Amino acid sequence: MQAGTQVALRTTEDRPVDALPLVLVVDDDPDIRASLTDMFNSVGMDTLVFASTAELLKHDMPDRPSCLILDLRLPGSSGLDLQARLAEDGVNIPIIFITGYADVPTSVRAMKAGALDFLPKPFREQELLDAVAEALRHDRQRRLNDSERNEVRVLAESLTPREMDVLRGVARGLLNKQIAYELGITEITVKMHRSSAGRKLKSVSVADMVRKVELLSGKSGTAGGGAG
Amino acid sequence: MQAGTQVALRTTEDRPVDALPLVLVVDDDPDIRASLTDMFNSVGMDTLVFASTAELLKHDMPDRPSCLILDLRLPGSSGLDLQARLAEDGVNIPIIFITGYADVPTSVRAMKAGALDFLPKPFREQELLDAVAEALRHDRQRRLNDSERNEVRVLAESLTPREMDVLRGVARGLLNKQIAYELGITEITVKMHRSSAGRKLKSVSVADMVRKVELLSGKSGTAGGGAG
DNA sequence: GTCCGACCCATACTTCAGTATGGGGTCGCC
DNA sequence: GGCGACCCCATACTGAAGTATGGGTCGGAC
Repeated sequence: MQAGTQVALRTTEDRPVDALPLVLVVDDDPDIRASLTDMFNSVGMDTLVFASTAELLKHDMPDRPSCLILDLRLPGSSGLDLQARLAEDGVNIPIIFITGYADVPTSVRAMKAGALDFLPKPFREQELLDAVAEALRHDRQRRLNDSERNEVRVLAESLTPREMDVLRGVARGLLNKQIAYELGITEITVKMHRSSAGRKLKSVSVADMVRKVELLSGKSGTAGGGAG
Repeated sequence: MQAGTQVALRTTEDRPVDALPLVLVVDDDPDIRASLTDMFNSVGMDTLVFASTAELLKHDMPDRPSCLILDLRLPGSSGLDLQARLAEDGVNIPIIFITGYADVPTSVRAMKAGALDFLPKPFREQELLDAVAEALRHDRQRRLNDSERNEVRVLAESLTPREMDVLRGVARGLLNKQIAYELGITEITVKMHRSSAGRKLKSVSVADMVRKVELLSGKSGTAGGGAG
């Protein structure tokens, strides 16, 4: 809780309390922007509207639970383009498409590219609200996972290369002796690196180290043979 | 490799070699069934066709890389019904919908329910072949993950309840001493269960145990705090 | 009743992990 | 040239893990 000096409702620049959800809207129709803003505000959600994809891209992605409502047809680059662009940039915000010109191949393409929902206009308010609720649920979960991984990543940045070498050995279930042999150093030195790495990662137990190393290295998680 | 006495090409009952992919087709149109069969056979894939969902459900799910091509409109229960039914039963075979009566909400619904693709008829052969190739790629990966988890599950079946208790403690990074306290037994007994469990799971290292226990218990994987 | 498996405990010993203390070297930077 | 980082090694010790050997209770299967 770092509640600062300002009330954080409907502000966009500083970093508000985490729980307040934000809905981003990109639509070229001013009426829709206005009505969606009203609708989401009326249910206690923060909103941020844009008339084009370029406008949204100028903005920083919000650091709180959020989702993106995206019109398919837009001046300049389309909604699908934006979806692709965001994916490239590693932005994982959940996307709900809305469009008046819907056809099956396009909707399928959007869904395959990871969209969470695809609503042809006109739709009932409740449909969109449901979709948004679902999207926010997703985003909250995603942010949880991300923050966990990021915490570890931050801790891991202070590791020296050698400490990382040793950690990988530990995660593979090797004995200090074996790690020492592989690295061409003595067991003592391995212990040194290992305990130092453990301190930096704030892990006391081997179980912890294993999990953290796995989070770092892409979490594939081969539970392969007995390492004996 | 339990290659039986029969050649396993286009047979359906016994369990053929793993690499040969199988395409299941459910469509009420005999012409389509025939042409799809020809098409897939011509590219070296095994095919199995059904005229209705009920027919397919009478069949055992194949134990090899496969995917399901599903007509949306079908006599009796629809393709979406079958999709839901399979999901309920825990059958994860990738599904590609094909249909002549496509509309956006239906396609979106199918995709949200996990379909891999959705092709309105008529489609080009190559489109379907591409989709199938992608689906088989998915299925191979899925089968790999599943088999890994299943191996562990099989090993874990021979564990006694107490051994499982101890293992959970180990995976949480607790000391034998702490596990003993939690279970109300002595450290010696914990060591006994632990080594016995390790033998049954064929894991020599703690790292291995952690991973295997995680595979067993739904793989959420909270790398939480230093465990005291 | 007997056997077996799951559970429990103990003593004794080996190996491994973890820490402390003290020493060495190279490199790059101010 | 000193300072700090990263790297390397040694001896000595504590505590945890792992193994072996021996023993015990209980309940269900044969």
